[in-house]
Amino acid sequence: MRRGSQDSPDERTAPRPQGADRRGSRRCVPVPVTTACAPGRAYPGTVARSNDEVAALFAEYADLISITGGDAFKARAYEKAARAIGGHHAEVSGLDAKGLQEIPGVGRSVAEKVVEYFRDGSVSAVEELRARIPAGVRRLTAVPGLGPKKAHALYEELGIASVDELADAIHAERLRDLKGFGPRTEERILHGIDLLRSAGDRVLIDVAMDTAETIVGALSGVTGCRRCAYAGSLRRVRETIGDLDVLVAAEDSAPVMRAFTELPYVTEVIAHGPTKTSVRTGEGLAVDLRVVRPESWGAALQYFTGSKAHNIRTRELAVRQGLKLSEYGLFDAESGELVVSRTEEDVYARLGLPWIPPTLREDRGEIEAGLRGDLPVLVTEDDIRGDLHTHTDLTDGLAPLEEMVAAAAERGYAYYAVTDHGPDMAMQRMTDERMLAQRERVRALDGRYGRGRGMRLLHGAELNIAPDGEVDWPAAFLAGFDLCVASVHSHFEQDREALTRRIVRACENPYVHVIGHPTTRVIGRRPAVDADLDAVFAACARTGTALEINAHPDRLDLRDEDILRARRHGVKFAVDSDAHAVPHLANLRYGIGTAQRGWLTADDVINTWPLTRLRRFLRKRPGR
DNA sequence: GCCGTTTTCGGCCCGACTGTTTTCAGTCG
Repeated sequence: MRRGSQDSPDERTAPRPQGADRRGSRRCVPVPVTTACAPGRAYPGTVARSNDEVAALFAEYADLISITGGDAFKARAYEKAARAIGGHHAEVSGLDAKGLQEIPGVGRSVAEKVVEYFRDGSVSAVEELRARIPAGVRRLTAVPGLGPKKAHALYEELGIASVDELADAIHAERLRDLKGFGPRTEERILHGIDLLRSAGDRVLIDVAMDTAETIVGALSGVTGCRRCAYAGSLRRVRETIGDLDVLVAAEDSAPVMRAFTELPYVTEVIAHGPTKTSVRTGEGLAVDLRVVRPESWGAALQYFTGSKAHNIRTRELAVRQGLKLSEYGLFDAESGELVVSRTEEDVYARLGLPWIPPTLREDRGEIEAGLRGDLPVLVTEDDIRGDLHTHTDLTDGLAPLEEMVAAAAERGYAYYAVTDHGPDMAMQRMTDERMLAQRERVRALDGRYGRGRGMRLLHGAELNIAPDGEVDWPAAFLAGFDLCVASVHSHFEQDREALTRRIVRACENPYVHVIGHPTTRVIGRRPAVDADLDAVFAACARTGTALEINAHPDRLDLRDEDILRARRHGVKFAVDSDAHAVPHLANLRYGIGTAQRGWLTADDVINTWPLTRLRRFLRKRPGR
């Protein structure tokens, strides 16, 4: 059995707790959290759960300990505590020190710091390290190839405290005399800086969604607010979000605008007028609020949802019919008289179109399909009957089997697969015995949860696809699983031919049913592997192997464009959470949005199928 | 700093790769 360089559970397997990147935040370009917070109020500038605030704080503390050369095990303990708190199902703000210490990985010292944080708004130990290390130094560790030691050396020796200063120093050849830095390192760092900068100022979708839902919730309660919704790229469920567009229908905009600028997490008001106000949150996310009259709601929502390309097409359609479409309504071009504007359905209908789901509005054929009357009936979260890729604390998950299963049952699933890592992920210490013992527990729990206690449990594994395409166990052992997901976790730099052969070979394994996170990209941090995806898609179609749409906001892998291509090969898909903790199960919504952007119907997605049909699919046999 | 005992301190997911420090530290997955 091969052993290769492995994907870190810190980073990969436990896709970090929402809001708690170990690099500091959930921006594509990580920025450290440096603000403190007054007692009894939300962490300024953020709208995260209290767990996420605390997780981000401890992740930062762990980084600062590493950078200052502190005890590595202490740093690891805080990283672990950050993950544990981020993935904990209950809000930590409501727990006392005793309750906190019941969370695995949280001891007396961490519990005291959590209490201190909610009492004083800051933690003195963290503040002391912040005072010693500028925020920019921590940000240096976000550059691939730069860890805490090198970042600290750069700061101590050359006073470098930001990514820009680092780039300048390299160009000025100031790193040349530094011990441990050679020309290859310089090259590597410059490349890493490019990667960081190319991600731009966009945030991951879950960060944007948390903020948007909080703002919509707050503004909906303001007197005179008739309707409130988010629009823009978030409504279209794009994988990253540049800024938020929030729309309100009201007769009088003043109270809503005032409430908006006074929201606790708004740190800067960029523009303030009667129809449009722009602000920035403490996370650096720009939010535009537009207030329109209630009768313009539909036209405004259509206009601000976009995309730009989709809007151009709809306006062209209007022009050809002697109409003019704007955010205020659909008007007669000659008389200027309003034709329709109240709902999106009205607007689309007058243009000769059915209502087009926002996830399709990218000018990728949706206008033509609408005109023909054959828009797809998109898969929705309600169609999902089960999750087929999840972890427990047997490997790198945070919650025990029983908790994950109970949480899945709460979601109303008809079936649920437990897929912990196989032994090739060496650090997981998986053995045949441990896996078989888990199977016994899964069998014992089967049918004891869910509606009418009818939720069925599938025992599976997430296998590692080795560089040669082999997986963790021989056929005889694999045959005992109900379902196997197989994923690439290492050797990302193989050439195109080798990578393609590797994944195709995994597809040809009769016991591999789903290819997990097929491109292994991590948004803003790691590019997709260089495989011939069309060859992979063809192999999936030929062998009856499903492609995963991994719903974790860091991954969203496959991407929408790839899904569109794969679909043409006749591939089936599995939309999975890859949950490593109870809260991660809810990430499925982002996978569904991505599937919709790939034009998928429920029939394309195997985990919408009844269990009997799913089981038929899983009876993939050699030579098929 | 946490945890689990070996009940009072020792071990803590592991291995590969890279560049440069010629013997290994740092970083990553």
